[in-house]
Amino acid sequence: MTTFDKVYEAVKQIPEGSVATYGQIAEAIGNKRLSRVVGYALHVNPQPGVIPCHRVVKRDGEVSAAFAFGGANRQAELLKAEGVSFVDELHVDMAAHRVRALPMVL
DNA sequence: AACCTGACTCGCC
DNA sequence: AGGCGAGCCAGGT
Repeated sequence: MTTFDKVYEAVKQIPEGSVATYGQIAEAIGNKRLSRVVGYALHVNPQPGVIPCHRVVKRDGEVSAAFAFGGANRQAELLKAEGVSFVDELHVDMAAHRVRALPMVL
């Protein structure tokens, strides 16, 4: 089990209609300083379509500018399609959709 | 094998 | 309050 695998497992735990921050993912795999690695793990996303990387946003709810599927705007649309509300085009309504506690990945 | 970089976050100035 | 440096992991050069 590599660190990347843990990241993927954690991301897959995010329920539909909710979002998690890179920090939460990092925390779920045992080290909140891995937030940077989390981003890189999704960057090399080995299984697009399986890993809901669009449900991962920055700590302030802003979507990633370098989103691999076509840009931040594309990510925002995917989320809206799941029922996630936005405070503006690039910021998710964290107060309403951020996961309270992400299950720890073994 | 070492060094640099990258979808981040937090603490100190 | 805004800017800068540090910490973490993996892959390419």
